[in-house]
Amino acid sequence: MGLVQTASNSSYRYHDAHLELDFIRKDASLDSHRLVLTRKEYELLALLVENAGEIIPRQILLMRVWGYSNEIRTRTLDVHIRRLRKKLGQYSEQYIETIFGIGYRFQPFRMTQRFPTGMSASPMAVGA
Amino acid sequence: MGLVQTASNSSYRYHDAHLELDFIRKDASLDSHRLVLTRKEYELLALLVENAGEIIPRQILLMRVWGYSNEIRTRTLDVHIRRLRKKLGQYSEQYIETIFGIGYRFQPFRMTQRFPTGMSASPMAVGA
DNA sequence: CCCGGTTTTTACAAAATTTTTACAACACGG
DNA sequence: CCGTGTTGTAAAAATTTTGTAAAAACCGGG
Repeated sequence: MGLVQTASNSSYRYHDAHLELDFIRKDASLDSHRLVLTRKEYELLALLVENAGEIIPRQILLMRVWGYSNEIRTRTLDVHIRRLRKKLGQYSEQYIETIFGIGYRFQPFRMTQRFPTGMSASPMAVGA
Repeated sequence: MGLVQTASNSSYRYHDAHLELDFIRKDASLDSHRLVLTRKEYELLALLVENAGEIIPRQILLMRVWGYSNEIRTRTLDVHIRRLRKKLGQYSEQYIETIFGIGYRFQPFRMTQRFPTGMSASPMAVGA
């Protein structure tokens, strides 16, 4: 339940209606079409997916994927998020949420759109 | 199923539409034309073929074929891959994939080209 | 020894990936 | 609204990894 598990209780793969990850083979597919991800892209996605539903602070992401200790100012995380989103195509908005001022959160796919009009609510939700 | 089996469950030979290996006789042929491979070339190809479909990290290849422990920097693996590819001729691209930042993967021949245009995506896909 | 074939190293070129930069757009408290 | 800080984005720069040719080193038989 803690934030960013230390790799134990996790199953070796994730899947929902569209996305599938195999944490052993270290690959992913979207609508059963293989996603070509670079190493960093995969690691970032995997970390988010392993903690689906939980907000992961930038600090933690930078620490776990890049080994950066705090106090490093970089935009590389944002750039990687962007590239991931691009590869997630039409689902990117649903999958990767930005939590302003904190970090990012992966959200499993949900069939039920809250508002069918497409004009979804702002992708944030949070508090420090 | 594990990566780089310890030589047990494997059958004594491999073959697909074009390539054939006999792990006992230790020879190979391409379109029923004998491939003349040096020892290292054969061992490298055999290791890849025995684990067809699986990514084999450079480290493992260097360990198993050369007996190199980690932390050895050498380009000899690349050179051998190149020579193997040359000998695999027109099929080399299909057979031996480069997994950027990780290693190589042998892929059994497939009749069905995913994209007839040839302009395939970059040959990578991966993780740590 | 010397030779022919094999293997490894060297030295760059090319390709792929990652990071930085620079600025636009957005969020939010006051 | 305004100001400040955060995130989005494209494009350039830097870094890392792989491809390749050619030279050097190695090795076993004659």
